[in-house]
Amino acid sequence: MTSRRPIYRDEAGRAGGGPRKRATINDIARLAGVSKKTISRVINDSPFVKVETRDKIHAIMKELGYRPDPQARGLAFRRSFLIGMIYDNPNPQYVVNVQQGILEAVRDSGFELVVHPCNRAAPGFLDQVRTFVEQLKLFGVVLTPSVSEDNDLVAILQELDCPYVRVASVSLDEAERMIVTHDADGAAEAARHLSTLGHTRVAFISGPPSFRSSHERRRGLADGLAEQGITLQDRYVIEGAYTFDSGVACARRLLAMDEPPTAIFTGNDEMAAGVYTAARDAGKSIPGDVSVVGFDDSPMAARLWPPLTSVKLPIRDMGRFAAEKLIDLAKPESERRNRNPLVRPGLAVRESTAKPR
Amino acid sequence: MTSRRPIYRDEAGRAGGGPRKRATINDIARLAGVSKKTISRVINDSPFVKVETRDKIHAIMKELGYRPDPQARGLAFRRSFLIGMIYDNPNPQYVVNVQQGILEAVRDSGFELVVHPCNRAAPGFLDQVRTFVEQLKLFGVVLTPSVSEDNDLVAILQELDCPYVRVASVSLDEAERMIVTHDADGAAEAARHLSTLGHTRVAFISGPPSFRSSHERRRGLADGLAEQGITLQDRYVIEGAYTFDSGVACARRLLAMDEPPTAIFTGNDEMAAGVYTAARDAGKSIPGDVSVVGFDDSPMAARLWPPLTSVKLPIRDMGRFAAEKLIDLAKPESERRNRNPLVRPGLAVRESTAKPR
DNA sequence: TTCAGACATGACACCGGTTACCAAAGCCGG
DNA sequence: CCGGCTTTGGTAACCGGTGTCATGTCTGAA
Repeated sequence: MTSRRPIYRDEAGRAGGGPRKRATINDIARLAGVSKKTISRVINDSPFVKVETRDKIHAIMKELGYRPDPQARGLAFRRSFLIGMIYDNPNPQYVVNVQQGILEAVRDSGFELVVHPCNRAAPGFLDQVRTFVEQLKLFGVVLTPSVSEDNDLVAILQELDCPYVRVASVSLDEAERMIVTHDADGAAEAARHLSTLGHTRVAFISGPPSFRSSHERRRGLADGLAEQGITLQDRYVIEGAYTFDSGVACARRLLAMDEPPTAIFTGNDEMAAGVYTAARDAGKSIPGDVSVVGFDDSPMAARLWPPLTSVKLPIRDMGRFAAEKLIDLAKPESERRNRNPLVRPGLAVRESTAKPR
Repeated sequence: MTSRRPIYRDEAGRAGGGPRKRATINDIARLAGVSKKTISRVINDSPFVKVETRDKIHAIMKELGYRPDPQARGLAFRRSFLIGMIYDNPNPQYVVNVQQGILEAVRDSGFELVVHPCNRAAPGFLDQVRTFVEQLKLFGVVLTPSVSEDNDLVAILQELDCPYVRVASVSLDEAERMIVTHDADGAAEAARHLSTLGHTRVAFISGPPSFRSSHERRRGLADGLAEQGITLQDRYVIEGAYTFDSGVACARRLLAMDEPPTAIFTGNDEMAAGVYTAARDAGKSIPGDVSVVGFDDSPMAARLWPPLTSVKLPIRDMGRFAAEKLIDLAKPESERRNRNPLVRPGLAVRESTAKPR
């Protein structure tokens, strides 16, 4: 529980003992014949430094391979140069992709990424996150579903004065602080694809209701079908849990109906894989007897047989956008780029969908 | 390229501005009526503090919710409390699992995890890693394949005096600094499984030779077969690239042979999925015409049809062991636990393997 | 010519811990 | 009762940067 660690040495003798010494701000100051403060100004791009002075200092810094110590800087700033990623998403593909996106944005910016998985259901969850953010004096955090949907968590971040960007399926905050994935649009596209093929009896296996995305994906599907005059019938909507097993169970129920759906749209690919298994067990062929559409376009989608049609979210881009926004939030209001990048879901059409027969 | 960032404020006005002030070591010292130094001793578990003093200080610290600032501590220690994970593994499942393992070990220890993916083939790769480690003054790093096999990188870590633990398929360093995954043992188990079923014409689709694991897995397969008097024939060994497409291509060649193998062992599950596709295209059934064994036991393995028999590595445990070793390395030699945990691969037997016909 | 104001730079304290070094207190045997 | 060793606590300097505020210089306008 505590952060103490027995690395004790005291009057014993040095442990660790750094490697060869690196240049410090004092060395640079001495060599340049100016004060530390001026070096500090150069480091921070202050406009109040004569061009010649700045150039000279830059030259010296370059020659010595000087880089300011983030720890010392952070101590004085009361802020570290670390960006946190807080997540509780069980999908590793998702997690890694967001991480990659963040790291892309962060590259060569002097920031680094600290990852913090957590369990929203665990007791003390909020305290843990608070400690994490507070101890590290994080520069900012990126939140992904479903923690990004937790308003208590957001309240803590605000209280701690820690900038954050939320990645979520729908806007939950000022646009400044959101990367919206527009899950509903993706689901609507799936709906259009299915209705174009001629499906009218379309089913939906949702994720757990605690995920906002479950509702968004359902809404998108319903809206997309409604555009074509088709109604998403309640009897065809079943609640899954974003797991393979729940996909199997839900699909079994759907396929056993008197008037089974001709197409099943699932909240994610895992559950779609479950549908495959249930269909096989029931002796139904895909897409002959039933078309299937997943969500995520995970690598697995293309490995299944038949390859799975799936809604694709540009997750990596979202991670990048989120980190870019975060870095932007640190700038004075006037200098912000404040662009709101367009995140559009797409549909990877493969062989799990066909005309109903 | 530089780590400067234009967060300039200087004579302008505070940016950021920390939230409500937290207690510092000075506050604790004042309240306890002792000097900073004594508090510092308590923080670092120095034996030279009277028990009552220590207890009293602990009580005060607890009441105020005091936690020493890692940044300040790190500045004085010339070491941060951050552990780095350096990797270039393309398999997200693997990456996330190792991360989870590390985080498990690190929980409540006061350390945090900074992730650093990289590209071993990129120019300046070594310099980037050096900068990363040096700037963050990392407490230590965990290396996973294939960067863990890079001796130049290890040399840099030694030069920087940065503790490291290597996760690899075979021992490459002092045991102190290795978590060995024994890939060969896993492959041997697959070999035993296949030979027990009666296969004698067994093929191997390897990963790229730049991965040590490619060789280990092949060696294990050959050894395991040899135990049963079976020879792994060179004509049945093909070099893939750990990708789905390479799996398809290699399997095509194998299946088109005059005397095709009755079983195919692949270096990972991705390539096994490729074998499924090639088999389907060639009109061959699994496991009827050809048995398939993968490596990794990724979630996909159980979703394929038929479910894939695959070698399973306890990746998460390995991550945990690695981090535990790392933290152990920081202790004075005498106090090290120095256990060498047993990492044993297993075989998840599913329906992609059967007797040859 | 003088002076306000913009620009450029420096002195110094401080961020929150650590170490080096010293001093005082407690305990022992002689 | 004293000297010397072991504990325990204090002081000052330092880690490598920052903020605050003062100061010096240069301009252009009055």
